Amino acid sequence: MRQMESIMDPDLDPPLSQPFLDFWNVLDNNVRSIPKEQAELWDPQDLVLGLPDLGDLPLLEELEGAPVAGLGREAPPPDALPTSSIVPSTEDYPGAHGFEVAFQPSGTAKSVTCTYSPVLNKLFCQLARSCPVQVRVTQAPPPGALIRAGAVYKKAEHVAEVVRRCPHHERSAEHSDGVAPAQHLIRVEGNPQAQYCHDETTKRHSVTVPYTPPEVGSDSTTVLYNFMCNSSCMGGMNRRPILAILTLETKSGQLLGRCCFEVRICACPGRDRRTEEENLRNKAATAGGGAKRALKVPADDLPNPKKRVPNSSTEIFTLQIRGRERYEMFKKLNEGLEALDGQEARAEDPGIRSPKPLLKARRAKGLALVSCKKLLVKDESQDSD
Amino acid sequence: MRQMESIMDPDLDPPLSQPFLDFWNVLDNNVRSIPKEQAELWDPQDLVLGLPDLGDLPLLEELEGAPVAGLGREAPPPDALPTSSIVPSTEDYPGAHGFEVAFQPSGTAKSVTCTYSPVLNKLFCQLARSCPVQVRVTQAPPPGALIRAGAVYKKAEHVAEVVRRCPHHERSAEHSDGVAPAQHLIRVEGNPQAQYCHDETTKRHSVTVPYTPPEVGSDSTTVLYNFMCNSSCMGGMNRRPILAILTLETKSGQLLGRCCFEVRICACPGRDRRTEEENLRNKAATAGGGAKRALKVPADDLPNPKKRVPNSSTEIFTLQIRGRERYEMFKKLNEGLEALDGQEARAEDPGIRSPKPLLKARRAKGLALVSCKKLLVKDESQDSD
DNA sequence: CAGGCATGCCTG
DNA sequence: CAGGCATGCCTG
Ligand SMILES: [Zn+2]
Ligand SMILES: [Zn+2]
Repeated sequence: MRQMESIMDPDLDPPLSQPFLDFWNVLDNNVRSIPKEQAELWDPQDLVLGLPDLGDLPLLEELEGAPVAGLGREAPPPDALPTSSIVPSTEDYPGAHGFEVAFQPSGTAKSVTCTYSPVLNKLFCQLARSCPVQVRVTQAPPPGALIRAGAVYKKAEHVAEVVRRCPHHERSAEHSDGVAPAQHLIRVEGNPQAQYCHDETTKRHSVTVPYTPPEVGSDSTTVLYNFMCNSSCMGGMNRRPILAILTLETKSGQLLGRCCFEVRICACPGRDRRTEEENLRNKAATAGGGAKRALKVPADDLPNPKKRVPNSSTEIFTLQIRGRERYEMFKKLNEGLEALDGQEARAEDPGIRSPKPLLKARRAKGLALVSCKKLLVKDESQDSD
Repeated sequence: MRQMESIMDPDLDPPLSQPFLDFWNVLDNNVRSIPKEQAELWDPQDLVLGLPDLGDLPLLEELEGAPVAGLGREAPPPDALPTSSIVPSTEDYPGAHGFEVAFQPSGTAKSVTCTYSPVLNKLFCQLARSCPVQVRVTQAPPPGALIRAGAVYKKAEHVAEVVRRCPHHERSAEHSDGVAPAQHLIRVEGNPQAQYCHDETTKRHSVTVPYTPPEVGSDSTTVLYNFMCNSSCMGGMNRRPILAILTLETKSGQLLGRCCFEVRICACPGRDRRTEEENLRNKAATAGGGAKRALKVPADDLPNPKKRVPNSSTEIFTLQIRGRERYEMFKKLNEGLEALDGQEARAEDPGIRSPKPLLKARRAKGLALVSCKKLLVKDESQDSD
């Protein structure tokens, strides 16, 4: 905490706050770019035909689902899907232990309240619900290390504005936990050692917890975060996307690792994730392939069990006909043919038109790796303890 | 203003606040009921066939549209569409001058920002936009008379809650006029004599303006109101409908007339009015007629120029066909018939399929009278000036 | 300004 | 929980 206090003291030497400025600096974050492996997963060739064979796309069930010890909720298995992996270079960081750190939001595809999209590097969650983030290090950080979480607006027009709760939720007593300041968007759930920080200079909010090593038998530490407004909250985020920034830092405030992912807090994380991944696929198809129309392909790797690849002989098509008389004629013809269908079907096979079970596409694991940029850590302040 | 002060003083004689309690009492308001004349306008017989002949419904153009002197905006012509007419009985009200008073929200059908629906007795308007209300009396009220406006929640579950602005809009500087208290939903626009009141007991807000006689040549006085939140505002009205209550009272606070109408403050008053009137018609059709399905009939008395009474020989109908092959067959047949249509049309009359001008249905004026209940005025306090 | 989307919420 | 509505806002 000494680090936070020194930063909050405006009389102190400016260089001391450098690590904290690094925390908030998102100009070098690369969460927007999709690495090559990802782009290949979403090969537009799969999409341009309208009824793509999705057999080569990874199923979320394959990528996620192993329970995390001690949490009782689904989460990615160890080593799967590291969202980010930060390796401070030993040249830049004389105090480095030569370790790596990775942060992994672990909302599962099945969860209604919290689901993480690797393709989008984006967490979709509901207001005030638990969002587990796994922290994994290759070696123990120095004692007193902290995990810090904060948020910034993603769009350049809004980065300068502090992300805070909307006036309604700030005032409302509904979710007050007696500890977290009412203005803070991000809270830590169930950890009495959480410290809420308010930067005097930037006015930005963040919350820290001490780093603790994983439980025996686990290779990661989980921190539960809560986001206390919807992304749409009027007078607050007001539909502007945000990035969550997570860092591991020494007790004196030197950054050891840092990662960002986009967060959308909304009423229907599943629906919205599905929509956004669909949009991404369509964009990719339009940009890369050649089909100009916006495709509405079923996203079968997403948890919408209703979406089926249609059978072109039972699928329903819509014909528009001008004039009532003509319409009635067509209608009668169609009804006649339907009646014939019915006779034939009953005669041959009563199950002929029941929907076929959805094919479960299989493929070798294609891990959705999103790497973060190497940290630029100024060596101004040495750990003074 | 003396009356307001006495009400705000908790030490005063309780009976003095009786007129004010009457102001807020909505238990006896009858804005929900549609009078018989109205119900007949919406005869369900017109709707059950799916393509109703709407020729007997009044066009809004007939009911509204005459400009009000000095306001430069459309408004109902004098004597048309009095929303409410309050006639205090001389038995109940010894001080009565034997006059009547009527309040008439005059948002026109054409206005995007403010439109009043007589059938619904409901004003649809946009946040912070001008909502003219006409006040008409048959004789001059006593000097010092006030026009008061306040709001209550319409639903029984919420009537007890004070209607106020949401935290966001209350805090925002955007619409502050330097006079109206930031918490007040209802403001008076452009009248320096407006007084904002905050009842100490009920905590309810209201705003008054002195009654002024109509300009020469006019038979009504117009007050411009602004509503400073959307009905949907989170932490405020939160999608709960409200009633505006307007009264004319003596300077000592005795009620001379009172009326209510529902108000919806929203982004698209025209759209929402259309939707709600359509719902009402459907409900009427279902309840009265016999057709069980919810009808989506065009509301041709509403300001949607796109909606036309369809011509059944040029209207487009939709047929759903199972199976691609069959669909293609029907499609080809239909295209063939369309091609024949084209040949015939070009040979005979090039204008044959251009949309016909909308028939202007004519009917005798059926005034949408919504009467308010007779006032129950306690004669506790005489005008003390 | 109309069409359509975005996004919270209600209902079965 | 999915479908569908409600309702602000963006875009042409
Ligand atoms: Zn909020
Ligand atoms: Zn508001």
